[in-house]
Amino acid sequence: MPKSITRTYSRYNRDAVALLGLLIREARNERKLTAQELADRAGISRGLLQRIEKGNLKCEIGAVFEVATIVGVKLFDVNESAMTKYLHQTKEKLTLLPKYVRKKTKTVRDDF
Amino acid sequence: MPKSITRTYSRYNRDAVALLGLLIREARNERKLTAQELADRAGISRGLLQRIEKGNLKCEIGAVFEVATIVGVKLFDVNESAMTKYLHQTKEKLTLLPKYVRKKTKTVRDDF
DNA sequence: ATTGAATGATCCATATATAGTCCATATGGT
DNA sequence: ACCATATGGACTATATATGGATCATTCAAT
Repeated sequence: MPKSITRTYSRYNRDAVALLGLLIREARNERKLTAQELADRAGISRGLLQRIEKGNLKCEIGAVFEVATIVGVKLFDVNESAMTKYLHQTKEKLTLLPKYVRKKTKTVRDDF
Repeated sequence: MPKSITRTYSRYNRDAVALLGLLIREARNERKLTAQELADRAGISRGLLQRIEKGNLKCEIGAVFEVATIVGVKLFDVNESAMTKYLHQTKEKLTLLPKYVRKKTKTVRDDF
């Protein structure tokens, strides 16, 4: 990040991540886990868990997903095997499609 | 991150993020956007978009969600207003619940 | 009411994610 | 086949997210 960047996020995504954080918080309480306990299980610090539960948009997606999974918050509504299967399907599908996006609007031949 | 950390991620989450990346890639191709164009629209670098499309788990969640939204990949199956509404509902619900998780198993009185 | 634990908030040091650049390769259109 | 360009990987510098510690506050159980 050479040049100091201030990102803008859409309201939808701010809400989405905030909601995800709240759902995690709710699920953690339901399961009677302290912040420290959940953080330990997820292999992250309590501070990071705090930021996740607050809906901080700059947390790494892997950490957020791990925490969510541990407390049972479903991200996509698919189980593990279905997820893997869907992943492979999508991967295969992509190999069949064009790999590059071509923008060069074909040069109009007006050289006559 | 003082102490060098090597995180472990569940297979489910690795697959989930990988899938998300592929879906983004697919949607980008469908919309005939080059990586640079999409990166510009999302306010991120092309390199970061590459990592996102590859399913890198250490990308910030805000950037991933922004890109997904731009190309039309739905994270949750709710529209904007429903999302905001749901967010508020969950927020309210949380205020009614206990705020701390108590672990101290009540000390058994055996002092007789 | 008391009290101990859980949480919120701040600060610092450092590991690292990111932006930006360059170059090599692959690819689709001609 | 040719060619213009999109993509994939490096690499570097720097902004910053994170871990860890500390302190204040708030709550729940007694």
